[in-house]
Amino acid sequence: MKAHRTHSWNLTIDQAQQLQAEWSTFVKLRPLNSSISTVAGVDVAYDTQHQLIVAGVVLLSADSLELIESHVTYHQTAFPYFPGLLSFREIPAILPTLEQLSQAPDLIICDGQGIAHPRFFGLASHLGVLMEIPTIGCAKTHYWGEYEPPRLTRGSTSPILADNQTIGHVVCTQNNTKPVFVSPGHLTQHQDAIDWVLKCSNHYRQPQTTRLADQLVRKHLKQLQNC
DNA sequence: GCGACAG
DNA sequence: ATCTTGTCGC
Repeated sequence: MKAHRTHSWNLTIDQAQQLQAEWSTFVKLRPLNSSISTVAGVDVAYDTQHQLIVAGVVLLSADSLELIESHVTYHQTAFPYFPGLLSFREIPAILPTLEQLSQAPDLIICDGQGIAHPRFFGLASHLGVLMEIPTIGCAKTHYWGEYEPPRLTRGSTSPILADNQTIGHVVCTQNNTKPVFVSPGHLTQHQDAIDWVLKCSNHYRQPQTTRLADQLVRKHLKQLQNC
């Protein structure tokens, strides 16, 4: 599988923000297809010593959430961390792992925001538009918009608002556990995002997709630091 | 000037 | 993100 759209990654802060404003017009929020058989998770880990980013992707069966295949790639760290521009730092490393998958995922859950972003173009939206694959953003902490905390009961949600619009939801995935921040990325809608994050977070706070992707890249990061 | 700021 | 040990609690 290959990317559907492309653009330069050699951009200044201003150019990157400009691109987000332009590309956010490509984002389509709409009901997810009913036939979802695979869900993918992507994540990265940083090796500051060698200026490397370890990127990983895991493909899971949507019904059993069992691992089907996974891939890891290394990439030179090129873009600095800058609030609002996380995707320009991580996606160049993530794309090569996705291209190694033998089949395109029906849905990708990302570790970061979807449209809950100052220019409605968080990492999940950016990746979705590039691949033209449905994506959901599920971040561990708040980034953009205002919200009231949801009840600490699994399944409870509270809308995240910005500019008089709902841009995402705070979702409690486990009783008495800090909630996660969920927003559609591309080709999905709010309820899909909430439903799939809850479905995948069957045992822990975070979706099984991001947990497995996180374990994968951390394992390779350690292996890298022992050499 | 002060606080906030995904990973 | 990453640096880091034990420890309180379900």
